[in-house]
Amino acid sequence: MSELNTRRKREHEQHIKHILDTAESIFAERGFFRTTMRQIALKAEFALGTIYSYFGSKKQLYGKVIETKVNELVVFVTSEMADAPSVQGQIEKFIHAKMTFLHKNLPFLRLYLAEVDVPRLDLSHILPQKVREKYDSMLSGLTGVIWRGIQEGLFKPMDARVIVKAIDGLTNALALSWLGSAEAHLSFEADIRDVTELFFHGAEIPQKSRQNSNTRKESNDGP
Amino acid sequence: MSELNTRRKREHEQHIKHILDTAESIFAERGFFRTTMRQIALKAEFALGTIYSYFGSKKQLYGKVIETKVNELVVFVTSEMADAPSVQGQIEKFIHAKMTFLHKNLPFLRLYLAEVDVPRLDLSHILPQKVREKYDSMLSGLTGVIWRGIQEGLFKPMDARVIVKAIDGLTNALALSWLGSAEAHLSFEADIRDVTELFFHGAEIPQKSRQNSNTRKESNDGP
Amino acid sequence: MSELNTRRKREHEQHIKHILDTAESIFAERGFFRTTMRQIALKAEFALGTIYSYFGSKKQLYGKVIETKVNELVVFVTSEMADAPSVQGQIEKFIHAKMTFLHKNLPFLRLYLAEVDVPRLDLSHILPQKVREKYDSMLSGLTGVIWRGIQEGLFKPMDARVIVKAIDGLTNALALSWLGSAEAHLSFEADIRDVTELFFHGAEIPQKSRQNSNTRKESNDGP
Amino acid sequence: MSELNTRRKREHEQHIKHILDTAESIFAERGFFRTTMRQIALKAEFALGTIYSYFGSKKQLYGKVIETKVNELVVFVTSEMADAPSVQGQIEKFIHAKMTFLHKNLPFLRLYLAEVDVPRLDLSHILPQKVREKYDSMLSGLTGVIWRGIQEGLFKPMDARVIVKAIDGLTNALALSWLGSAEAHLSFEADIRDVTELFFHGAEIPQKSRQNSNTRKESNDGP
DNA sequence: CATGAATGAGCGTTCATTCAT
DNA sequence: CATGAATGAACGCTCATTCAT
Repeated sequence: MSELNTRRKREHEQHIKHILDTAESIFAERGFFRTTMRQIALKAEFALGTIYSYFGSKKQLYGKVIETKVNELVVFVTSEMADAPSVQGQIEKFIHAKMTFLHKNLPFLRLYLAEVDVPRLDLSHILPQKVREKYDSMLSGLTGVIWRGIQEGLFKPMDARVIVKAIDGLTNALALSWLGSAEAHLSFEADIRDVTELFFHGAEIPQKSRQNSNTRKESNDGP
Repeated sequence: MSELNTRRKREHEQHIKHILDTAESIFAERGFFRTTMRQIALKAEFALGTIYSYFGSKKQLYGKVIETKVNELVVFVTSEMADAPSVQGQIEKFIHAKMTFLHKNLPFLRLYLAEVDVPRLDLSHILPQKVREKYDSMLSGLTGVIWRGIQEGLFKPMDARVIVKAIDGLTNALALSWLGSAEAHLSFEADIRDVTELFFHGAEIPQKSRQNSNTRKESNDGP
Repeated sequence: MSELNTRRKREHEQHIKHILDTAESIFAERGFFRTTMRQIALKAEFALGTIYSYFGSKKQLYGKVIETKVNELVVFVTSEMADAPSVQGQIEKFIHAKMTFLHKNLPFLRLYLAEVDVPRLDLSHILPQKVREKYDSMLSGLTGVIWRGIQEGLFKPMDARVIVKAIDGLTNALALSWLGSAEAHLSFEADIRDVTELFFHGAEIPQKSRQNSNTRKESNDGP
Repeated sequence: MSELNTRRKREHEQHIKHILDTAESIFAERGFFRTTMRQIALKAEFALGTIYSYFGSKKQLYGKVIETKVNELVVFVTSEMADAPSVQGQIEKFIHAKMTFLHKNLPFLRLYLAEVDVPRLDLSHILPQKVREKYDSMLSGLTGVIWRGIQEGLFKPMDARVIVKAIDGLTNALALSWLGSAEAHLSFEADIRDVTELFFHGAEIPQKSRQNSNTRKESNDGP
């Protein structure tokens, strides 16, 4: 009896996982609207009704796909950051963990960019509230770190929110490039280094006899 | 006769412009799939068939909406860059022009982020090839500028493509934040300055007796 | 122009009438649930979408079918009653008009019995509120007539509501029998006479030297 | 062993009874089509498959629900009628027994009205042939009584079938009113009396110096 | 027998597109 | 050209029924 129930339960969970993975790949490939439940059922090798018995509706299935992966992402990034001692170290970890996770989950990356990176578009696919909260709590943690860095005189006294957006924007932009070509994403270790360097020190090579003069209108190069 | 034809032509163009604007606002608000041709026809106060006689299909209309605005964007950004003499100046101009344009076209911003920023997702809406080309040619111009900057020893010897993505990512991320709240986008001048500063010099305050040591694991504070 | 619109309008109304008639016959034959919109579209020789463009949904179409006919019924019965001078005459007219209408609308009779006669069952098919009101207003008129009859000493001092139900019940029961066999409903004129006779004077032949002794336990006042 | 089998059998019958009662209440509340087998299984606290192993299909379960109750009704009404000596007494008993049974089985009343009162509609739910036969045999018995009454000069020489329909129609119409409001069915004893009175003697108060002139066009036989 | 996960035919509904006027 | 009624393919979803355990 107990054994039976155990097996049943295990199978149940395997089926859920299997359907989620299948759905993820199709949603990623075709988007929410062009994906049909029949396509998912077919590829998952379940009957249409079975998908519904597991997830209730297309929207809920979609939500569950995102939720599951976002949870993994948040857990992974948060735990990685926890190890680092210094403010800089934590940010490095954030960048590294987030980009690594996205790189290891390329199908998810598409959904991530459509749903998490550009969330307020809400063009249609309403993320469950708790998914947003989960993700935002991760970003809040990062904001706290940045803010501490500013207090300690490590970072420029900008709005911490802006800085967080900058980190997010940089990492997303590079991750996006991995989707483009077959080989692009092979350079991902280098990309992570570049993003880190750019975030901390910018693109410009510091000139001994110059200030950051050219970021201001009145900046003129000397004779 | 000629006068008549001229008037006809002018009316024709006005109609096209009017439908494009209407379509843009609805597409921006509801996304491609949740927008129906009937909604557009209704709001534009044209018959359904008329929309088709002008644009052929929903996809083509959508493409035309994007194409029109992307052309404006590219023209605007390119012409602004043309004025600047130095490499840094051109990049400043790029950032300023792109963000200004997006800020002045908030409804378009949604479509831009969904279609241009995350283009390879192609979740559904296949941008006309030439739109991509147009936009990419603009980025190529920027890449050229960056490359020159590297040659001149102004920029760090990174892959120019990566740097371009960084600029794009930073600007898009900040523009995105304008969609969030009603007042957020009032800070857009400050946001442009911050993005520029971050891109050129990073978030970290340079320490006199230190190099950019702390971005690397082996970095230890000097004596 | 005006001619075109006139023709269009006429066609539009003809189509509506045609679809309503078709739907009525199928709903009557198969019931609400076993009727599919495809069946209606097929028999009406319209595309599925056309039915929807006219009636919005299956429920609304069903409601419209009932509403249309109930309106006809109410108008017919009410106008017939108006002509009669006496209380008895009005009731005769009611019975005659209602049964005649149902007899002339045999397909509708099925829907009538399922939806109007047994309305509170509401097993599923919610009649539009106004249909009920219309029908109830007709019955209210009848109740008023009955009440007047009681005041004038013509009718026994029963609850007028009960008497109305009795009239309704008698007429419906006989009408129902018309659906059974092919010839049954040929006797409808005789049925109407019988119902009228039964309602006014009952089934029993008055016995000169007896009262209705056996219908009341306490009735024993012999000579 | 025998004891075991006895217990088994008893349990089996209890289960059947329990499922039938549960199904009756849900069918009555929601109708045949809007009731799902899962709802019944859930409320009966049996597995879905168990319901099927007992009843084969939804239609058969539905049929069994009706059949069971109709049998009870027929047995009850028939046995009550048997006691009465006179023709009038038997009819009084029929009316009283039928209405009492329906009043004591309000949930069933809904199904009765939908399936037995309006049976030929067959809108969907095909009653098992034998249920109809059972019910019709009861009505045949009543028809026989009426016929005898006519022979004996007690009843007007109408078609006995019509008179039976009248009794049925009157009783059903009043029973129906009990479903309407919460208190309506408290008057059921009075309703039974009224129905009986109406059936035997009609609604009109006999006028000494008048005949039922207005119910027959030709009736003019003065004194 | 009891179970309930799995099945898939079939439904109501939408909406891009066409074409007669 | 402009119109909008008509079209029908395709979708999301339900639920009676089956069958391996």
